[in-house]
Amino acid sequence: MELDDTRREILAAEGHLLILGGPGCGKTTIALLKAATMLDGLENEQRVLFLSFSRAAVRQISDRMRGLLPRTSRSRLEVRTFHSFFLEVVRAHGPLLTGGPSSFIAPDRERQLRADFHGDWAQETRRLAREEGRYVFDRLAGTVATLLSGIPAVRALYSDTYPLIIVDEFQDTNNDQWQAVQALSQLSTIVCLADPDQRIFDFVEGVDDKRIEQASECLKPTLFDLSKDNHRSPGGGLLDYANAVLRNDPTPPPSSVATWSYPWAGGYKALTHRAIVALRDYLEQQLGHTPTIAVLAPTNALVARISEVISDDREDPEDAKRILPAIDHELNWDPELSAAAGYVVASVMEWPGLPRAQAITGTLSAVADFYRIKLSGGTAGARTNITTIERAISAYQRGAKVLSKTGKIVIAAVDAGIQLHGDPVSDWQIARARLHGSTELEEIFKRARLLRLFKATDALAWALLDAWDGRDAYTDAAQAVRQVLAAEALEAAQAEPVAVSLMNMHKSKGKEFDGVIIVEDQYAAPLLDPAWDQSRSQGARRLLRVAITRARHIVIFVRPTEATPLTG
DNA sequence: AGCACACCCCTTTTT
DNA sequence: GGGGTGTGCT
Repeated sequence: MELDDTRREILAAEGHLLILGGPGCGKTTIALLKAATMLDGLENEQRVLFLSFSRAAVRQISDRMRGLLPRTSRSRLEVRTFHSFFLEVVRAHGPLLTGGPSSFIAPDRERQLRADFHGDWAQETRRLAREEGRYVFDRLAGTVATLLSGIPAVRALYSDTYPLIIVDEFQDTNNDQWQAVQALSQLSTIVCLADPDQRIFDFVEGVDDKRIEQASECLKPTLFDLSKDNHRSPGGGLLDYANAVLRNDPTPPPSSVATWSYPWAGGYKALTHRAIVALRDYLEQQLGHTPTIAVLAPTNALVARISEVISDDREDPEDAKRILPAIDHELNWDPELSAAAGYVVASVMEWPGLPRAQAITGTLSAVADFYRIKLSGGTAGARTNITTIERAISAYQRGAKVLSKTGKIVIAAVDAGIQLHGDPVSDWQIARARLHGSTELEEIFKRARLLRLFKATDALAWALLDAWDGRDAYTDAAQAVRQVLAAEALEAAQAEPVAVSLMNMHKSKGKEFDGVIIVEDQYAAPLLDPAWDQSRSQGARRLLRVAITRARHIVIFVRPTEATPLTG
C-alpha cells in the first residue's frame, strides 16, 4: 500500500493523536494501519480497542479491516460500540459502586417503565442506577466514567489490556463518554478521529461543539489533517459541492448533482419514484452492476411516507403508458409504532384459541401498549387513550359496563368470531380488517399497514405459520411477531446494504452508496428555511454536506419549486 | 366518551 | 400536507 508523508508520520508518531478529515478521506483506514503497527510492540494478551457509536459503523469498520489486516492482527483488534464496551465494564465493576450486582434495563422495557412513571424520568434513571444497580442504556457511560476516574485499579486494569484506544466520530462523543476516554488517557494512548463539520448530533444532551478543543487542551495530541483527501468520489466534484453547500458559497452544482423540482404539494411522491427508477437504470448501465441507492429525507415521517409511495406500482404522471414498478427496498427506521400495531393484529389472530375473556383483554392490552409506545414517542395525548382503554379492561373484568367504543367493538368482534385458514398472509389481512369503528382502531389499522413485510417467504410469515395450531387459531402470535421483529431489527444493523435503502439523513452518516436521492417536503421537512436562525441553518448545512457526500457518483435532489437555494 | 372543527407547528437519537 | 391539541357540543 502506498502511503504519503502525512500517513507515514501518523504511523511513526507517539502519544495521543487527533486525526481530522472529511468524508472519504481515509481516517478509518489509517487508524486501522496504526493499530496494526502498534500491535507488534504489545504483550500477547494486550489488545487495541476501536470504539464507535453504532453497530452499523462497527460492521463497516470490521469489513474494512478484513481487506486490510492479516488475520492475526484482526483477532487482537476489538472493534466495538461504546455501549458494548461500557456494558462489559459496568457488569464487571458496577458492584464496586452499589455493593450489589448490576442489571440492565433494555430499551423496550425502559419505554414501558417510562410510560407508567409520572415525573422526571432522567432523575429516576439515576436513582435506579445508584440505589438499585439497575441501568438504562443512557446511564452506562456516566457509570463507567465514575468507575474509571474514581477507582485507579479499574483504570489500570483497562489501560493495561488496551494500551491503544481509537475513538471514532470523536466530535459526537458526549460528556460521559469523553470523561471515560479522558480517564483512560492517563495510561493508554488515545487516537481521536474527528470531523468538526460532521457534527450532526449536537442536539443530543452532553454533546459539545467545544469537544475537539477540549481534547486538544487536555490530551495535547499530535494533530494531523487529512481534509484535502477524497477517496470516495475523486472525480465528480461532490465533496467540493458539499463543502460549498456547507459554507453557502455561490458555486454551481457539478454535473453529478441534479435537482428535480415539483410545483405542487405532495408532488414529491411521483417524482421520487421516478428518480429512483431513473437513477437505478442509469447507474446500472454506467457501472455494469446493480448499484446501491439511498433515498434520504430530513424526517422519519417523510421517509415512512416515501416507503409507502414506492411500495406499489404507479402510473408515471408524465407518461401515461409507462408504469413505475414497485421498488423493493429496505426501510432503515425502527417503526416501533408499526410494530406495536402489528402486535394488536397478532392478538386478533389468537382469538379462536383463547377463552373469551382472555381474547378481549389480550387485544385491549395490546391497544393500550400501542399508546404507551406513542406516549414515549412524545405524544402527550396518548395518555388519555391509555387511561380509556385500561378503564375498559378493568370495567370488563369487574363485569361493569364498558364505556369505551374500542372496548365495545373488541368485545362484539370477539363474540362474532373470526375465521382463519392457516395461510398467514391472508389471515393477517383478515385479522387486520377487524380493526375498524373507533378512532383508536382506525389509527392502529393504518399504522399496521407500514408493516408490509408480507410475502410468503418472509420471516414473519414463517413464524406465524409455526404458530398456527392446525385448526383455527394462531397460538402466541403476538409473541412470535415480537420475536421476529426484534431479530430483524438486530439483523438490519449488521446486514449488507440492499440495492435501495430509505433512511433519514442522520442515519446515513458513515455509509456510502453509488447514488443518493435527497427528498424535501415543502411544509413538513424542508432542507433549509430562511426563517431559521444561524445555528440551525449551519446545522442543516452540515447535515446536507453529510448527505451529499454519501454518494460515490450521483446525487439527485427532489425539491419543491420554491425551495430555498442551497448555495449563495 | 367521542366527535367535529379550528388552529398550530413542523428535526435529528446510538444501544 | 397532516398530525397533535384545545374547545365546545352531544
